[in-house]
Amino acid sequence: MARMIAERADALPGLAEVFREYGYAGASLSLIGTATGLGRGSLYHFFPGGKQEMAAAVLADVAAWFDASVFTPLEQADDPRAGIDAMMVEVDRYFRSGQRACLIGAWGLGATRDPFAEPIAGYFRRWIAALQTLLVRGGVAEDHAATLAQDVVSGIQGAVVLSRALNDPSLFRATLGRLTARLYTALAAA
Amino acid sequence: MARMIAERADALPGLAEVFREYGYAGASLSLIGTATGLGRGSLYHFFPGGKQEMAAAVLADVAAWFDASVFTPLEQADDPRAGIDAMMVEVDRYFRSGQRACLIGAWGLGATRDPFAEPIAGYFRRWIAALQTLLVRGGVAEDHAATLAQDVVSGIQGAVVLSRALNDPSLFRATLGRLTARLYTALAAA
DNA sequence: CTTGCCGTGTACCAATCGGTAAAGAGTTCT
DNA sequence: AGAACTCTTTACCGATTGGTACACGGCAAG
Repeated sequence: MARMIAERADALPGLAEVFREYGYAGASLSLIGTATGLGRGSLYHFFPGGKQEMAAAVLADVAAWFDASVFTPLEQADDPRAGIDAMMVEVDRYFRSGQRACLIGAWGLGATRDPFAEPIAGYFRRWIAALQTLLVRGGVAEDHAATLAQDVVSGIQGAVVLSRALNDPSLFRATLGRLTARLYTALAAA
Repeated sequence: MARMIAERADALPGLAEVFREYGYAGASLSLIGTATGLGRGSLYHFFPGGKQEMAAAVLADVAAWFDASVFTPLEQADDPRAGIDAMMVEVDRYFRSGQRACLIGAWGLGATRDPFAEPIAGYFRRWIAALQTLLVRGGVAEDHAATLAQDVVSGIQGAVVLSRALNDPSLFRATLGRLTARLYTALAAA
């Protein structure tokens, strides 16, 4: 019998890919099996809670990645401008210049939101808060920083939607550039 | 036998609701039947092409509504500012202050895009073009109008995602207000 | 060597999936 | 009245769905 001694974490990337592409309802166990290279047996061994537990694990994994690779560096950046640049680089890479959908944003739009409302909202709240923290530390007024951070996170989500719909990666990058410029001018004015 | 003498158009609102909420894959024929009040027989009488034809019809219906209620008025507005205000009012109402997802935007994010790539892209291109036309007519330079129009459409989509994820209608309205202000200042500078 | 656990493959389950077929009811013509 | 057309109901189809049961193989500890 072929054994690969897989562990739960190995399944997460493939799992995320399928969920992102086909949505929660569209991600059948056959698709999941193909994408992860795991049979039903292994899948239910790692995720006894079934599809819902797989989805929750993916959501937590994505959130953890953003926390470690984007949010925390953002809060701890020495130079606000460098922090912003680093965030934009990571965002452009993660979303493949807008050709890769935001799993969390997409799930927030439909019925899939209901079972995961709190993790989804938490992800966005955390992102906005991290960006606001950095702006305030750069001298921007609290309330201005709040709306600006909101605009930037919202702007990134919109750019994903529009760039994917129009199949135009350059649109995504250009939007990121404009959002960066807005953050820079706010910092310069402070 | 109970007869309601329905016609194809009567099914579209319910159809759109189900597709918007559950996505293409998640919208089962039972859900569709419940939402439209139509049995399988009637459904396949009006849409011989099955689910795919239903989806195409919904897409066309939404696009037609936007064309008539948003895009065309935008292009034909006497006063650019009044045109912008009217658009924002319609957008806020249509998206229920961000609590209702954008069916077209959501479908563009996943695998559902493939069969409908052209209508989806066309919808966004049309929206951007209409807004750009109005700005140019208001004296804004062609290229500045293009990026601004893109930012506004993208910003609206982002606001839908974020506002729904955070379950906060006021965030949607505030974002619309800020986008309006940006359009106003561009017009004032022209 | 044996015992026991972990991971895996396979067969199987009821339920639901999207879609079809055909007969019947209601309406509108001639 | 009778024909023709539109719409609806119902029963049904094979395929696939998410999920379960269980036996088998590899590995590690005793």
